Amino acid sequence: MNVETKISAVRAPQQGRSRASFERMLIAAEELMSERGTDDFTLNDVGKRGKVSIGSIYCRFDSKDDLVRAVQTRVLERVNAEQLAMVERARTEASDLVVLVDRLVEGTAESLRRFADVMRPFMLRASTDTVVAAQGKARYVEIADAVCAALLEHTAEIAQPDAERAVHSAYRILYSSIARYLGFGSTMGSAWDGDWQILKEDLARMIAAFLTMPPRIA
Amino acid sequence: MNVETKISAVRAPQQGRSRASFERMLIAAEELMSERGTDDFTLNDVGKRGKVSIGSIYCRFDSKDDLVRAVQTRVLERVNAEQLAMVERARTEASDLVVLVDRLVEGTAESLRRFADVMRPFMLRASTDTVVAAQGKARYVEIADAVCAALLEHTAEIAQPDAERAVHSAYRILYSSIARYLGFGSTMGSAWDGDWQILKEDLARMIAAFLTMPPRIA
Amino acid sequence: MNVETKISAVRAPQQGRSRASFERMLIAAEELMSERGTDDFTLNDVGKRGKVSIGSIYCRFDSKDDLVRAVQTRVLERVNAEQLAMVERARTEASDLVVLVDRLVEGTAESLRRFADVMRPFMLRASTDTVVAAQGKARYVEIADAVCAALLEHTAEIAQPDAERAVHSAYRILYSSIARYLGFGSTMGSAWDGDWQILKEDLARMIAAFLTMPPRIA
Amino acid sequence: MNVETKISAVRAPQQGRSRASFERMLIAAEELMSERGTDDFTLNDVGKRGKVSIGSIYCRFDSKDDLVRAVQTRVLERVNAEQLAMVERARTEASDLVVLVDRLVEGTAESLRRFADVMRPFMLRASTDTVVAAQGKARYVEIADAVCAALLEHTAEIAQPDAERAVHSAYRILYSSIARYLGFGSTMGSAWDGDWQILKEDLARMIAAFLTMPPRIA
DNA sequence: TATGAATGAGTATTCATTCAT
DNA sequence: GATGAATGAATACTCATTCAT
Repeated sequence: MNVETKISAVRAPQQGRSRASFERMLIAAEELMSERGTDDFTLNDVGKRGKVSIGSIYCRFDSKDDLVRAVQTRVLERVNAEQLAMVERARTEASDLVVLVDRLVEGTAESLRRFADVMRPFMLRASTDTVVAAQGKARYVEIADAVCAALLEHTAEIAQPDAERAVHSAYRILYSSIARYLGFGSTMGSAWDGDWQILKEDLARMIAAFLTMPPRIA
Repeated sequence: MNVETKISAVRAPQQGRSRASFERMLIAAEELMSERGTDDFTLNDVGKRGKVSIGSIYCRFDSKDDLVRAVQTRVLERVNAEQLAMVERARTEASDLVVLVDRLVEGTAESLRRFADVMRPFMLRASTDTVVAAQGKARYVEIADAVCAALLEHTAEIAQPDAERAVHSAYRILYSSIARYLGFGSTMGSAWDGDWQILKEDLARMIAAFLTMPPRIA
Repeated sequence: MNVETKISAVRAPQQGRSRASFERMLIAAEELMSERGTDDFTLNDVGKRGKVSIGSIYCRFDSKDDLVRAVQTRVLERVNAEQLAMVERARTEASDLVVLVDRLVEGTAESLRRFADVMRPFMLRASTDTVVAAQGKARYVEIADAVCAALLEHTAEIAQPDAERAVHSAYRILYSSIARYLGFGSTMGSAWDGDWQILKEDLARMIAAFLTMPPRIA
Repeated sequence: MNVETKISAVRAPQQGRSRASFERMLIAAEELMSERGTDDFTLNDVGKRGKVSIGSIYCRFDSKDDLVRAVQTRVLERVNAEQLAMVERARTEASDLVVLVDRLVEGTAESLRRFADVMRPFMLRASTDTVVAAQGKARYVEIADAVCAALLEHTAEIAQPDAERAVHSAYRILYSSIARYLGFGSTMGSAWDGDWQILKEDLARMIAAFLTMPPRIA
């Protein structure tokens, strides 16, 4: 696995026929990666499934790594659109901090769950591919910022002295726990111990407790 | 990557010379995996670094997979020994729940951090190798149980209605957050956002808050 | 040596350049097998001799076994074409049974002798590779049937009560004796005892005697 | 497969314990070769099955080839003893040439059949191992001579002008046909076309006809 | 631009043989 | 002698990438 830092050089065509085969490449690659991870598929597989020639793929992408990163871009686009919409809905509809926390935990959890299969390969790859890691992080930050902004609209209800830091920690912990459950980092196979429902409930409780309970006087 | 369920059949010699070369294999393999992951090294690399012939390796292990799993076993042995000792120290020395939480968070975080490089490859591999995943989970459960038992010695201080569930959720979230920071599941490369110190502090606060604050009346 | 039953999946190209390199592979493989048998050559050898890359070979054949079987198919094609032509000539030109037997023995013997080097490897391999064995047998039966049909045109001259059975036995014995002399089954190396000319003569005499002499009354 | 001409250098021990383990090596090797042929077994297999160390094997034999040839010697010893006894019985008990032919065909066929599994590996190997081929041939000649001598006791009944040549041709053809049926040269897998009983009958008839029918006047 | 045949470096694994104990 | 651990050359097969058509 090459860990090139070189930014991907995708050449997306605008015209109909080319556009269509370009699309098929990306879809085929995405499917294959969801099924087998970023390593266990070949460009021949992509060609076969997408009804595209190897040559065509190399017309559009400089390398297999490039293709992987392009697929990641598309996937994260979808994920972020959905998550930002979810945050927006929660923000406008939640009356108080605790309810907002509930909705954000639920929304984040279910959204990530829906995308788990397509995101997992990139999450795993991130540990060896810095380009994938960087893009993942940039997109993570977008959502983190949106979530934190929503929570900070209720700063008055936050008991922690540094509200900004507190909400960022909260989101980080929320994301980590969900991601691990879904097997992104996998650790113990995707079917972790414990129960999805319990995880969501306790995450919500924990975050709510953390934000609303004043820290002990040292 | 083979996802065999067959348990590894390691043939460990007891005598001096053999034992020594056996040791060198495992050390070389462990180093290589820490540096490059479980896939990007060859048995020839192991042979070269460990001053052993490939044939010797195949005398001891049925396959490369077998070697990987054997190294995992050794690593987890060390990790668990240290973590269980840490838990025991925290348990006996901490006077109240909050202090105990502090020490467990700190201890867990620092211990995992120390072992991050050797554990990471197995964590990543777990998503495709069920044998590695199973062994990882079994070892995780051991520590989780020890930590939870320590916390449950302070059941009186726990405000959550179901103390057992609460401590398990707490440890799970603690582990997930630390692991993600250390890049086990990585997501965004090991150099995550945020700060190690802050993560530890806020995890401790959050868990303490969760355990000690009574849940809201619905 | 794999004894797969899967039928070989050869992908023969039709166009000029591809066709030529495909041809070179098969020729190189055939030569190597004639010289060293079906086991003692590597695909790298084939590549080197045929000026083809190993990759190219794997483009055309699924495995080394596949290549071996493909070469067998080609060889048997040539052998059968020649033998069937020979039988046809003998059939039309021979006036009576004894003359026909003479010509068939001579024709079969000389034809097999000409092809001995290319056929030998497959004959030997047949004992462990059922696919090779099956193809060999199918091609053997074709010629056996042609020879027997030719002989049965002289049923009136055959003294054996069951003429069909008799001619089949005759051909079987003829084939076995020639094949063994040529070292197909080898036994004692190709340079057997006895003399080629004598073998042919006595085979002809024996078959003629068998077919024309009435069985003793029990 | 090395085709060394060097004569095998077996060092057979005379003492009890050594003798026993020597015996076990040979038995294990013979069994393995009957089951898998002369190539598809390892010296480790021999060691394991015969409860002997690899080193011990190399104490007695210079190489794997050497072991194979030693086993061949033992096997042919048994085969020849049985066949010679069979020929002797047939010789003394048969009253006339035709009856003798019948008994020799039957006896040869059944004897070879009984030994088919142990002989087959050597027959196949003979085509690439000249030492095995030479030994095989020498032992073949012994029996051929005995059979021919028995037949020549009935020279008066033999109509062929050159009785010596005729009986040798007869035996050669007999042996070839039986051997091929039993899959020594295998050709088409051991289960050839046709039927064992028919083969034996027609071989007997053919040889009898050949020996007793005067050749046509040219 | 598109194709897909061709390339060939790279890798896990086997096994006859050696040799220190 | 006996043992069996160690050796390492050898080999089938994969797949990202190139390039002639």
